[in-house]
Amino acid sequence: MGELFHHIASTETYVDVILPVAVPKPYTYYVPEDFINDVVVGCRVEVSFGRNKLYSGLVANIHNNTPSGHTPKPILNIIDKKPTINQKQLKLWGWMANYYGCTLGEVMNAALPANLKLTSETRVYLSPTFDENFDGLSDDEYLVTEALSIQNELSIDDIRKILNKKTIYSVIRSLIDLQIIFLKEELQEKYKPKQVSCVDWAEPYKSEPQKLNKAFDLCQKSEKQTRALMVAMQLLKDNDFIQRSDIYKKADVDGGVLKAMEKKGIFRLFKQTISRLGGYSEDLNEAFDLSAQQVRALAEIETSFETKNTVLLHGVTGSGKTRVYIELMQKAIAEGKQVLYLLPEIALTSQIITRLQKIFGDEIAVYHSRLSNQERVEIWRAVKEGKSVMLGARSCLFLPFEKLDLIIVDEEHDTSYKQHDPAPRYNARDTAVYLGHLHKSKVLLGTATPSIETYYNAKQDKYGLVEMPERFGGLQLPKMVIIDAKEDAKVRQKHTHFTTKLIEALKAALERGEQAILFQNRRGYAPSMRCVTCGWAQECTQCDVTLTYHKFKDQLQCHYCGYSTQLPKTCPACGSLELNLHGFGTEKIEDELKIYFPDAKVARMDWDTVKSKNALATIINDFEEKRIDILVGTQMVTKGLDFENVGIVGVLSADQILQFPDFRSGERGFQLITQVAGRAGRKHKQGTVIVQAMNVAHPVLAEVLSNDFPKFYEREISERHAFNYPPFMRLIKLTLKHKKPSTLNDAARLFGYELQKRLDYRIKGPAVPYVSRVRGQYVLDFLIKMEKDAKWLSKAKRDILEVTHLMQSERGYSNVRVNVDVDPL
DNA sequence: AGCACGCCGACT
DNA sequence: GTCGGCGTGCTC
Repeated sequence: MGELFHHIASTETYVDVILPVAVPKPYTYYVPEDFINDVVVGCRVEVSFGRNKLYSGLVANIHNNTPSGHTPKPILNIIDKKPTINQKQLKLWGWMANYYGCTLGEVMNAALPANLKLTSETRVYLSPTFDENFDGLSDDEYLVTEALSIQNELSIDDIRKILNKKTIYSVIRSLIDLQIIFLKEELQEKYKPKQVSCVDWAEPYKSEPQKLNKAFDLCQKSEKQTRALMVAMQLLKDNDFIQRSDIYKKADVDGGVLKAMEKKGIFRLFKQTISRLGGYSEDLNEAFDLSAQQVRALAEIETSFETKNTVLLHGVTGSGKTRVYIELMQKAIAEGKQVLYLLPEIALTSQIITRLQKIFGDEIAVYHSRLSNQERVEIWRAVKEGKSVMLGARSCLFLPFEKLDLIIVDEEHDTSYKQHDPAPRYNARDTAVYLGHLHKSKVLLGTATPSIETYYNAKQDKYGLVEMPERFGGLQLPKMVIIDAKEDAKVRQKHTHFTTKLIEALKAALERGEQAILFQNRRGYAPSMRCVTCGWAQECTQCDVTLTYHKFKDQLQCHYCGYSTQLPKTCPACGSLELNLHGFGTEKIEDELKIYFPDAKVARMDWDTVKSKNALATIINDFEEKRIDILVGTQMVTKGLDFENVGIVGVLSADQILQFPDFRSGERGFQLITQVAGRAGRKHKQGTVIVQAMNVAHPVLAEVLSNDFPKFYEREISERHAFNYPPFMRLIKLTLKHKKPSTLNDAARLFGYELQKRLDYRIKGPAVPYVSRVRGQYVLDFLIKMEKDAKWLSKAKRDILEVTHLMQSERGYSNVRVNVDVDPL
């Protein structure tokens, strides 16, 4: 083991350690003799940083270059025997930090599950499963365990005092592995596999069903048992086992009946572990043959993969792209390889998981933001051990894949693949392409509405392109109608957000027993409440926006920071009693619907109704089982929902999307309207889509109407070309923040001046953004528009760093924060 | 991100 | 006089 290092043991060995703090680069520590044989790149080490803080850092590099200018501290301990992070992950981190202009520490914070990041703040608890068995523990382990059985909670510092030692992380690690203790983060939600009670035939009925009439004889005297038997026969025909609750429901019997039948040797009752996210379900129609289109697409994708690493699968909504993914996934798994399937976060709660779990069963694991810390670590380990399929949102990119063969990025165009807020501000779709390159695996980007960037890459032959222009099963795309809301407003007497046509269509659909989805891209009741007399509107105390009225809570709320306040009775500016609501959000639509359709069951799906844990799943389920007639929602209703009985989809205001002052508003509008339209009329019937707009002449509307993506693309790409936007140029958005507007302005002027000296006309700004103050901080934006080659990118980032330091070293400006966002959306 | 140091105004 | 506010700089 150690022989390898003997020849360099005479010189000092150093490690560069990534720390989970916002420092610009890894820090160098020396490796004491004792650890030299055990330290490996990717393992976590315990180090002291600053006055008296201890952190678990990650070894990025091992070398013997003595740092100049300071004496390195020693690493205090090695936490892992085996590296936590493999070489490819480290490479990915490096690429992300470099490309997206952030620190390795920031990437590490995003990448590692909380439970793999120990800091001295962590509190330690005794596991409830610990059975007071102290056998086989080391002295240190014994002391900690004993202390915990008296106190129940210890800080890392307490433990340090108890053991009278400085380095204790290895003791903690081993106690966690022994499942004697757990850390504070694990307290919030302890992972327990979910179990359901199940029923199956006992022998001999299991293998010899013809003997079942004997079972009927045994139950002859009991009506309930006979009923249970009949239901079981029906259900067990198609399933290996069934849930007890299904029998309770369908046969109207209780547990006692089944117990009695178990005694008679008819049933076998047992517990089955199932995934929390569904998994167990009755029918399975993946057995259907592939359509001709799917067969062709599959063949084209595979051919394309021979020469291209990345392929775009452009298939209309309902064309059956998922089925194509599944075929590819199965092939990869059959070869013993791993597959990563990325989805936008919100689509993860929906039906796709259930569908994939039905097919892949235990081979699939799901990783998303609502998992507990312990579950995350569980999945992390599973991936390391070669779990075949990982399904999840963008953070899945960070899992420790060993033999990744295929990456699927579903809904490739979705903007939630881009992380905005804390660095790293990465785009998971683009990062996936790089991850694919690292693993020499294939990347499939799938969508009904490709992003301009991706389609351009395909057109340029950088990516392969496979088209699926028809819906599965010969179903027609929904019929789309655009209604001139301005014209309609002239003829109708009442003020409402519904045109006569939309109301009529909804009415007809409800009468036919169909369901409807209404899309309004704004939540709350009304975006602002304004005084009729003087025009005053309540603004947020922290942000530069007017507050949105939420009727349900009878409050005004800020959508940027969450600040809320009661609405005033009179105008504070002029005392007028007349306060009017302006604009409309999902809440108001829901309210108005209740007036038009008092008997219809209306539900709302937006951030406000979905934030609690199971709310989204409940709404989806209720809609699926027709307990909801009309579903009103924001963007959320456009993502990955498959319902079979939707007769009408309504877009209440196309203008709000298309009129947005951003060069991507056309693209966004095309995607949003096409996607929401795709929710209409699946299964057997053609659905109808009604789009209301004031400006019916907008070209995107015509292109959506005729489902003419190529036309839309050609028009859009020539505009992008004319105005020097992506994909022809690369954008970097810089955001400067400070709590004093004057300081911010002065600092920004200096910043802009210095940056322009270096990058010339490529700098636009400083500009006051749409929301110029957020959470008490004033904001100014710069936009860098530059040539696409890597040379310029690295020069720009060097310049940004330099100018940032220059500005921050100026007196008074050191608190001005600079956020870098490469490829902003 | 913490944490200490140091420079200012507001107090027992 | 000192207490404590916060702006500034450093951490291998």
